[in-house]
Amino acid sequence: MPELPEVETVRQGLLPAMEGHVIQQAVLRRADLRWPFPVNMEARLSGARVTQLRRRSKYILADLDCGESLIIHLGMSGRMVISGLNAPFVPGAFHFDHPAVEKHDHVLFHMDNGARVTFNDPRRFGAMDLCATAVLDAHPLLARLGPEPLGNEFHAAYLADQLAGRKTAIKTALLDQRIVAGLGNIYVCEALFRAGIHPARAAGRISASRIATLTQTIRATLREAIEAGGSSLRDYRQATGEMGYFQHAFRVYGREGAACVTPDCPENVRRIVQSGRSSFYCAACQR
DNA sequence: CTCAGCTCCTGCGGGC
DNA sequence: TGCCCGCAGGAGCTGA
Repeated sequence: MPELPEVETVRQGLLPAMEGHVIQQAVLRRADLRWPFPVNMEARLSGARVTQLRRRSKYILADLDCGESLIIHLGMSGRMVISGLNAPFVPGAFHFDHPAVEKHDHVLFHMDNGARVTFNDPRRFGAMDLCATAVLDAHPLLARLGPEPLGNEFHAAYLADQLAGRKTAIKTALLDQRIVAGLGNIYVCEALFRAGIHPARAAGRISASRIATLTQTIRATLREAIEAGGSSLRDYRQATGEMGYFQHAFRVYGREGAACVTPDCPENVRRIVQSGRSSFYCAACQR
């Protein structure tokens, strides 16, 4: 489900419920997601205060005052939903004022401000882990991530260096989290359309000036999507329950057969499959 | 090292 | 109505 803009939107939505607040009780309703939960996860989380809620790539990182950080990945279908924020907190009465626990609600965080944060993930491609904050950067899930696309380390010269000599399609290269972290299928398609680059073009055969344009379209697309609260496909919601609305701004993603949005362009949006994922593009506007 | 293909899992929508 | 198929916002693993 979520790419960088959706994860960032979820993080921002979770701030009032979690940052600075104590996890009164964490409840696991099954033993695993993609992998088994870390040992004693309920006990290690319960009573810990969230000092900071951060994001790295598509991961939400909750730094705890016990010296550990909770790593959360939403996979394809993961959601974090808040209920009961600012409701009176009654120890032992966590169910009060909250909706019934539903199928696929795998983890519950009962906060000291009365909020319940519910992690729901039908497909269970999501993951959670605990790691000492001091060595978080070395965690296997985080250690090999490339730079943040909205950060200073991501720029034209960096991207050109990473793509140089690569025969793989630019679409596939941009989905490689080691090159740039946080992009997914939607925003790669959208950024390539804006840059006028065909998704199947060999990554190593793009001119420096077009790579410079690409870095800018990646950043602009992500910024606009965050501003719009992410994209709501199917039943994706923000942590607050609101819908994102960037899906209305898609120029190619999910628009197979529809007219290209470029004025006077006679082409329709096409779909091809690259390494198992759909790519949407305009054959006239993207070369 | 690179790269394509497979895999995990559930749900939904379309065609018959 | 039911069944089967393809598809879905991710990404680790395998084997060529």
